[in-house]
Formats: sequence, structure tokens, C-alpha cells
Amino acid sequence: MSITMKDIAQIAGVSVNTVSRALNDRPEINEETKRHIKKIAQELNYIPNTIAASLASRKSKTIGLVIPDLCDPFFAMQARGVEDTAKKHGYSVVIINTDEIPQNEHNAITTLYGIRVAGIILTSVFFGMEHIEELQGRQVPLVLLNRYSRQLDTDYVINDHQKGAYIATKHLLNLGHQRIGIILGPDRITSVQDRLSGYLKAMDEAGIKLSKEYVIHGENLKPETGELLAEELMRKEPRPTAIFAYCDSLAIGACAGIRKVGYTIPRDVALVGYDDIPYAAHLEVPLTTIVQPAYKMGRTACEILLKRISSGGEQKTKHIVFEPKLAVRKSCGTSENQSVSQKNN
Amino acid sequence: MSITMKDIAQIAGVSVNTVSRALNDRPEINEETKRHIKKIAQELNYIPNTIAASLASRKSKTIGLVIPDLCDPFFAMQARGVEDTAKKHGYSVVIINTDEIPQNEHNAITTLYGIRVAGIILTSVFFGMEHIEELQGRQVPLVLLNRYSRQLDTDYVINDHQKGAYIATKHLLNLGHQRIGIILGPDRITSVQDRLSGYLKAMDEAGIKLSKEYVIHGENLKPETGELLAEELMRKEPRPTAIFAYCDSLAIGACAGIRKVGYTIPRDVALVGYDDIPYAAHLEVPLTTIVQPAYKMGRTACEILLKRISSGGEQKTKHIVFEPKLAVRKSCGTSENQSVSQKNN
DNA sequence: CTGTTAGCGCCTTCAT
DNA sequence: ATGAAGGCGCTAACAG
Repeated sequence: MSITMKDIAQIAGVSVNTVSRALNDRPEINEETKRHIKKIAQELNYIPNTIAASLASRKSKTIGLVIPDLCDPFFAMQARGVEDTAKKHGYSVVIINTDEIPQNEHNAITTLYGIRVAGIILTSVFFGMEHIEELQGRQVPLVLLNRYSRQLDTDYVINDHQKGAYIATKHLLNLGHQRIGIILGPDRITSVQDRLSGYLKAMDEAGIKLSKEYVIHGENLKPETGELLAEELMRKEPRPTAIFAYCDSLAIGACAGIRKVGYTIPRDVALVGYDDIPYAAHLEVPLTTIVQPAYKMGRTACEILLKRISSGGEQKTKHIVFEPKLAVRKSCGTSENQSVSQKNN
Repeated sequence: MSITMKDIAQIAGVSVNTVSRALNDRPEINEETKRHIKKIAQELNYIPNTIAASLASRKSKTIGLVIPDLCDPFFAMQARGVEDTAKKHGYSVVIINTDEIPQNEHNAITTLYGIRVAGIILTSVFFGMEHIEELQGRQVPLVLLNRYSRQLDTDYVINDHQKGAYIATKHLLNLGHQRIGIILGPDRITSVQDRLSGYLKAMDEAGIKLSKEYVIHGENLKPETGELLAEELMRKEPRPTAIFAYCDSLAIGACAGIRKVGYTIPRDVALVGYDDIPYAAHLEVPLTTIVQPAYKMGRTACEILLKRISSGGEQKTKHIVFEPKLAVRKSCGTSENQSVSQKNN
């Protein structure tokens, strides 16, 4: 079958163990024999069987990444941040998409534990934390990305969802809008709740009594969903003059939905997104949005995970919170047609 | 540490072997004891150690996906097609990005072989085929995605690159354009060569003597690169009246580049992309492009790979070629300002 | 420094 | 239908 240390050992006339030591650059070995063994391995095109090594050492060199949807550029960038960092440290990453479906997330964790990954990054955003407790019980190093838990003591890397939503809403308020609708993902997602709360806070501070009609949830974060939700919102009476979308993917769909029912951005309705995916700036109407450093967040999450893996779990939990920033583009109108001068809180 | 079959065996008062048979639903076992064992496993929250199983059975349940860049929506969609399909069949997928760098691709293959994946999908598009021969030598099932090899007998799933480029170029020619520039990725990528050749064929048929100045290659497929290349192209004298971009990512960058040097799409220059990523239709100027069914291609590639894995490699190689389609949008102008009536070849 | 002895957790013969 | 023995390829103690 495939060539093994045993083969090399026989050729070199040493024990398997010595081969192992040579190939793993252990200190307790003669430089000479090491070179010799390495040369033979080279010639035979030997590639070590990582899974056998994992089994024997109880140490895996792969990590798991559980993510809602790779097709969403925001998550894709985070995934790259993770993968690049993992690779740099000799780790591979198994990616599993969940489409925000709780059962999928649970299955993903089971699968990853089955492979005995060295650790898991949970980017999916299901509100239930049972899986997580289970993982903790199984001693699997874990980092939450884009979400956190108040009850559980885990590392996490997030953006300040509430603040971001607050800034976005405030921006719209400052432009003079009052009837501001919001389109969101499923209620079970923690960050959906956080961003909603930021929105509510801003509305409340502005003394605006909000109609519940203006807050609507979709089943997922895909553009198609955003389209539907925006249509629905624009058909309310009176219709909103501004919409805040939970994320850019929904916002992109919202653009289409708004257009479909005959309205124009920003003339009839202002739109703000969240994430600042690379396409936001290039849309038909460039999108005003909240910036998150997706790649960096992925990298950070991975670095923390790797640290926790190598530290054997004995270290204080880390909580990294990135600051959201507003990127003003055309989807809320230019300064000429703004009612109030824009103040970036 | 983590609970094993041995633990279950002790509790159930049977041999490890029997546990294995029960949990794997083997036929040669008493229904009664099977139920009993499964119940115990359940209660203990047992999750089998997949890697131990792999080592013993010499069968892995993970496949490798080598991809240029997850952040490119086209590849992301293909990746999802692969992942969904793999998951459905009980496989996990390890994704490795290469950024189109040959050395990265080689490393990726080594890594994947190291974890003894059941098979590999190579979406990266390096022209060298040495790695592939090596894989074949190592008997690793392999499917090429987006590229193919004439010399090597491997499965592949592609879109007809040459034809797609031909259609795109023809579209521009039919609109009356003569000075058509083309911006491409690195020359070592097979599909870059194929699309270039489709473009050249169309130009040749139209009897247009082409200045080599209008054909430019970039180092990668990122929008930033597209921006640079488009700028360069628009500064030629005389400047092109149309640009065909190797892919939508480059095209999106090209939009920015064209704008930067003071020109407007489609008034001053027409633009055609390739891939039809989800954002193409929503751009500042909706992009005319060649449609590829990315998700389906990923799914198909994965299905073929899984078939080859289960067939033990004994089956004829499969070559799937998807037909490219033109999606006409605004980036080449509306019919009013077209010089020639548009004929979709 | 190197070899020997034991596994890692599971699957695969072969017996029974 | 079940058990015992052996091994997958490697690492981890020990010896020496």
C-alpha cells in the first residue's frame, strides 16, 4: 500500500522508532543517522500518515470550522482568515456549513468530534448552548466567532453587534428618518437579537414609538430572503423611509425587493447594511454599511484557538470585541438631500 | 479520556468486537444485543473515533478540496456544492486555499495525502500536472474541477472555457466593437489559456488583427488586480472600446479601474465578465457575463469523486462539460446604443 | 543515542 | 451470533 516508517526503518537498518525521531526532528538523535534516514524518506517520497500519528499521540492537526454559509462573502472571508492562520501553524481545517439550522450545527459538532479535531471554531449562531456545554464536557477547545455566551465561560471573538446596530440606526435618525424598518435573520441567532437591541436603543433614545410592524425576521440570511422581507416592509402603510438590514447579504436582496415594488434607493428609501462585504461598495447603489474586519476576526479566532490547544486549556478565557465602524456610501442619499447633517456617533 | 468501545463492551458484558458490529449495523448480530449495546452507547454519549476507524479500515471519510480562493464567490459556491454533497454521503471536507500559487497547491496535496483523505477535488488551476501524476501513483481518487488534462486520464468537470470566451467576445463584436481588450489571470492557469484562445478565435474569425497590447495578464484573480489591469488597458492609445474579463471578480475590479481613469460603463467602454457570481447582477452597472452553474459543478465533481472512491477506482473516467451561457445585462449598453443588433450566438 | 515493549481505538480475519 | 488474536502506522514510555 502506501509506504511507512517500517519500510524506511528496514532500508536504513534501524528501528521504526529511530525513524520517527529523525523525521520529527527530535533532539535525542545522531545528526548523521538523521540525515541518512531523511534522505531515504525523501527518495521514497514518504509522506507520514497523519492520522496514525494522531491516534498514537492523541493530538490532532486539524481544526473544525462551523459556519452558516460559505457563500456569504462575510463568512468566506472569516473562513480564509481561519484557514490561512491554521495552515501557518501546520493545521488543516474542516469546514461545515449549517445554514443556520440548529440540527445541522449539532451534527457538525458530532462529526468534528468524531474526527477528534484539535479544536473547533463555532461561527454559526444558534442560540442554544447545549452543544457547547457538551463540547466543554468533552474537553474540546472551542472559540466562538460572531457570538458569545454570558453563561458559559468560553473564548469568543465578536464585533460589538449592539453598538454597530446603534450606530447604523443613529445614522438614519440623524438624516431625519423616523419610520425606520429593520430586516433581520432568525430570532434564535444571538447576533440578531443583539443588533435588534441596538436598533431599539437608538429608536428609544430618539423618542420614537416603534410599530412592531417595522421589525421583521426572515428564515435565513440569503439575498432572496432580503428581497422578500424588503418587499413586505415597503408595502406597509405608511411605508418606512429607511431600512436597516441585519447584514449586507440581506441588504443586497433588499435592493432588489425595493426596486421590485417600484421604489428607488436612496430617493424613496434609505438603506443601511452590516458587514461591509467586498461587493457592498460596488453595488448598483453603493451601500452604506457597518464595517467588520472579517478576515482579521477569523485570524484572531484561530490564533486564540491554537493558543488554547497548545496551552492544554489552562488559561484565562479571552474575549475580543472589535469596534464597528460606519462606512457612508450612497444608499442613504448624498449630503445634499439629507435632512440633518450627518454625525458619525 | 474520551469514551471508547471498550468501555461500552465492559458495561454490556460483551467483546469490543460485538460492540463494533452493533454500532456499525452489521448483519451478523442478534437484534437484541444490538439494541442493548446501542442503548448503552447512547447513554454514554458515545461518539466513535473516526480516525481510529480510518486507520484500521484504511478507509477515510474525508475528502480534500483544493481551491484558489474561498473568498471568490464562484469558488465558494462550488465549495458548497462539494460540501453539501459530501455531507449527504457521510463525508467531511478539508478545504485548502492556494491563491493560484503552484507551491501552495503542491503543499496542499501533500497535506491532504498526509491525512489520507479518501479523495481529492482539485479546483485550483495550476498548469503543472506533476502533482497529479504523483497522486495517481499513490492511488488517490481525483477529480479535476474547472480544469482538465489532455495527457492524464482523470475525471474532470469543467465549463467549456473556450466556447464561453468565444460567445462573450462574439457578443462584443456583434455590438460593433473592434478594439476589444482582455484581462486575464496568470498564464499558467489552464482555463486562462482556454478563454484566451476562445477570444482569439472570435477575433480571428472577425478578421481583426489584434494588437498584443490588448491582452494583459495579472498575477491573480482578485478585484484589486482587475482594477489595475483595466486602468492599464484604458490608458492604451487608442484605448479599447470593450473589455472582456476572465472572471467576474476581475470584472468588478475593472469597473472601479475604468471609473478611476475617468471613463463610464457602458458609454465609453463595454464590459463582459465570466462566472455570473450572485453579485454580478447587482453591481453599479449590472454585468453582462457568462453563466456557469457553480454549485452544480461542485456537486457533480463530488458525486463523481464519491463514485470513484466506492468503485475502488475501477471505472472509466468521466468528463463532464457544462455549456456556457451568456447573460446580457447593462454593462455592454442597452439595445438603443448598440451599433449592431445583438445576436446571441 | 537507539531499540524494545506497549499501546492509541478500531476493524478484520479466523475460530468457536 | 460472538470472541480471540492480530494489526493499521505511529508515538511513548522505558531500558540499555
